[in-house]
Amino acid sequence: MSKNSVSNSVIRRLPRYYRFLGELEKQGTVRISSRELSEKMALTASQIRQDLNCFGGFGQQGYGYNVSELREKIGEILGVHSGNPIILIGAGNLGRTIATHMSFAERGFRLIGIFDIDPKLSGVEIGDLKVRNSIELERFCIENSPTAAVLCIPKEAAAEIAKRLQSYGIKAFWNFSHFDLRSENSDVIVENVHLGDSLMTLAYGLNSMNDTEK
Amino acid sequence: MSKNSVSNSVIRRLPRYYRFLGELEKQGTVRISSRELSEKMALTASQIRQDLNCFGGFGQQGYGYNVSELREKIGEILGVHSGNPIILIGAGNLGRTIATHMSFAERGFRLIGIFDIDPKLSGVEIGDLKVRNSIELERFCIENSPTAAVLCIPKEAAAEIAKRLQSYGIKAFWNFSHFDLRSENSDVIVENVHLGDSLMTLAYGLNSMNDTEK
DNA sequence: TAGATTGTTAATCGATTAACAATC
DNA sequence: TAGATTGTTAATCGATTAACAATC
Repeated sequence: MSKNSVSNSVIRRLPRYYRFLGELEKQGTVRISSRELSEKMALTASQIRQDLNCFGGFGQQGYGYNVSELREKIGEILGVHSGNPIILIGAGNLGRTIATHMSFAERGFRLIGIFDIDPKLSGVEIGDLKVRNSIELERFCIENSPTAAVLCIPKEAAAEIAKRLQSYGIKAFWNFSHFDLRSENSDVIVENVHLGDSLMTLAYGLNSMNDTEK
Repeated sequence: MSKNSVSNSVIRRLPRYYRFLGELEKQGTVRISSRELSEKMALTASQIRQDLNCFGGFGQQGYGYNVSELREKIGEILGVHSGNPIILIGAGNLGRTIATHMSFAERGFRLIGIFDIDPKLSGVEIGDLKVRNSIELERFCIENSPTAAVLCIPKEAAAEIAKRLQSYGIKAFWNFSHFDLRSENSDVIVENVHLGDSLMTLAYGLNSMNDTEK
């Protein structure tokens, strides 16, 4: 039944729409036209209408879109209320920050476990969870059936743990390790976050700006 | 003189090439053809050749590319050795993690200052830097001329601090705040990192996978 | 030289933008 | 009804892929 056909470019814009609509709603804006929204978001009205029409007609001719209704619909599409159980591997600096900083519950997930291979970290509290030792992973997965995992581990460990987690039923990876995780099977999805790449892109921009100046 | 014409899609792939070439070099691979590299990176050989040729002919017909030479060249293009002075605003959880975790020096930057509005954080050591109070920002910028800033602050503060920093000469922003910073003038560049958006994209993928299954 | 693989041009594909008829 | 703005089709633009002549 599903809209398998919606392009990735469109999907990746949905969270941004969701954010802007949230802001508008908070400010008390009731309705908005694609043109007005396009100005706020620095894109074209055409694109907004095209994007939204991938999922159905959310607007009304002559009126525009109802802000909170549209936000709700996009939230529905993204599945922000679906509460998929997710676990986090690697309770280092980055792992702890992600665990406490990311509002999983507002974004379609429920963080139910944090794991680390270092026994010294076992029992340490992060938010309302206690770090468990990675040895417990298999049993925990059998008992709690998480479907997603955040990887905050060194790149050397990524490939192996991803494979292991797949055998425990994990279907989605949010990968912060410095390694390009690839979804071999189509029943596993990967979102690689490469902060370093983002930073280097910024360096390029800054340097080429300087070059042009001269 | 500069290659202003190189498309953003190409630029965003450069750090990934750089990473893969680094791995290859580490493994002792001396030469690689676009076809071999394309298999490792899961893209087409055509694309690799097209991408690289935006910057000049780095290969040799009948041979391929010299791994470490190519890596060096791409590093040059990205400016990984350019050491642009950068400051970080917001020494909370996320700020501390970014400061310690990002290897700025390998990616074209030199982290020279960390700031927070909370006076209680002043003097706290992060890596080899001490947190300063945001009051000192202007003087610090005059004395040290940073050209870039990392924003690890709440979204409410982002617009204002970005404006202020621009008046102190900051040209590039790496923005982690939950706010879409926009570069009004073309002499300022922005790299918005929206981890929340990335996570929601993953939720969409996971949910639509479940939908299709049934 | 023969084989391999680049650099580069041409063809295809997909995504964005423009236009406009439908309709609230 | 008249004005506004969507939903949707068609046109344009850009990015990716294919093909092949140049050349190491």
